[in-house]
Amino acid sequence: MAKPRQARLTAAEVGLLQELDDESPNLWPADLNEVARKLLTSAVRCFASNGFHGTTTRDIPGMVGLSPAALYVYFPSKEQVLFELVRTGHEKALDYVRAPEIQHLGDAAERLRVIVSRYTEWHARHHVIARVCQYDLASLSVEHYNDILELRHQTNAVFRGAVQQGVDDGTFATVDVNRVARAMLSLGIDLVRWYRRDGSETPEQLGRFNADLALKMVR
Amino acid sequence: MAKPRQARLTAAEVGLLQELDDESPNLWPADLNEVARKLLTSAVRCFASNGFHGTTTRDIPGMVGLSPAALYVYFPSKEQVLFELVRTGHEKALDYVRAPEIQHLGDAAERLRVIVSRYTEWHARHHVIARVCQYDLASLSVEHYNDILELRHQTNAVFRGAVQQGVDDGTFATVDVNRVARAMLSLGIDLVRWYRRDGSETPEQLGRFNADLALKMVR
DNA sequence: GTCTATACTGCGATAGAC
DNA sequence: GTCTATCGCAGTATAGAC
Repeated sequence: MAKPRQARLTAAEVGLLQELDDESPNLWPADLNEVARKLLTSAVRCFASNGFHGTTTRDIPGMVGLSPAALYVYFPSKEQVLFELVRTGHEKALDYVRAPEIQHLGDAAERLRVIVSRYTEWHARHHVIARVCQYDLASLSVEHYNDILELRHQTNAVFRGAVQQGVDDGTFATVDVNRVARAMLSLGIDLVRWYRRDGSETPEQLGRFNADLALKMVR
Repeated sequence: MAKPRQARLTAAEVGLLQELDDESPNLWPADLNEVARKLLTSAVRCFASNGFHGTTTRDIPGMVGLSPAALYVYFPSKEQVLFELVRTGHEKALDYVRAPEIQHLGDAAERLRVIVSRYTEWHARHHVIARVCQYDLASLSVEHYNDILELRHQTNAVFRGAVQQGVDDGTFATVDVNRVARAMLSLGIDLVRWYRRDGSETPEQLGRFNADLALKMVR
């Protein structure tokens, strides 16, 4: 006999329910109804704690005091909820590392520093939704998964471009651009596995630390 | 209407079914029955492709031509199958980074290099089981999860010890030992997210690359 | 737009024949 | 030790009242 609903609050993820930052509700598209945005925020908590398959369509509306049927007023399926979440997360992170003020930075080292620190900060500050973005991709439909892949390619291109610029203008050593960019992305992404808000590190501190490491990688 | 059983072969993970290396069947404890070991190998594929909650107790025996009931001859529950997998993966990886021949390396840089490259190689070579070890921890029972945490702490200690040694004897700069060790672990762990055997990189090449990065981090 | 009730399906696990 | 059959329940999604 298995434990009943053991996954509802696992040892690994119990803390994540308290982890959602206050900004997260403001991430969602402005054209969405307020209740729809509350449901998305609830879904982030559920998916981050128990995964897509470990979350039921009762859990998501239940956490905001609504009945199971309420979910289907705003979303056609559980998968569509996941897609909305994952798409928003990827778009916001991408926007944050290719903001206009970064494009104009001529100094390669400074540009790389800003990109790496911003990417790291975003993943720390929004680590609950970022966790869903990294861990639950496999539950998307084929079409939705391909949409997300495209956003990820664009993010990768930002990193590769920043490294390439420094190699080209002689600021950096002649490193393996793809592999080095991949390592920098790994430092940001893997943070969603272990980061907690009650730890001793702020997103800004982590951003500076990872940016320092990134610059050491290209020297 | 949702797609029926969409998760059985997702866009993201479809390739993982072909990815299991030939060595993996030899990872399992020798005291296990041959059929039990086949079931574990099947479970690795299933969990890596669809996650623990996305895998049914019919999938696991089904992939080796057995009936649903056969699973319960060898394991008391699906969760116990996961635990057996995850425990074995963590133990083997830990053994590989604290092999006796590494303990005797007096040169801090050489010792760090071997630890980082071995950790990276292990995760590349066994990236399918390593993926389950990293992504499905939250589906373990509380007791089993704590057992795994202990193994992870020991692995972390190996990395921290190697960095600390070099800081103490002056080989390395006076870096933040915990954070730097964590970054090195991230480079190995995040590899399970993207590594595929048909890529252009061998586990050994990746091991050397990550070891080079690790040494740059402590200069 | 929200609810209660429920249709329908799939799941984890077990019984009992061979 | 393997099978077929099935129990009991949980899961996604919908119907229809209010």
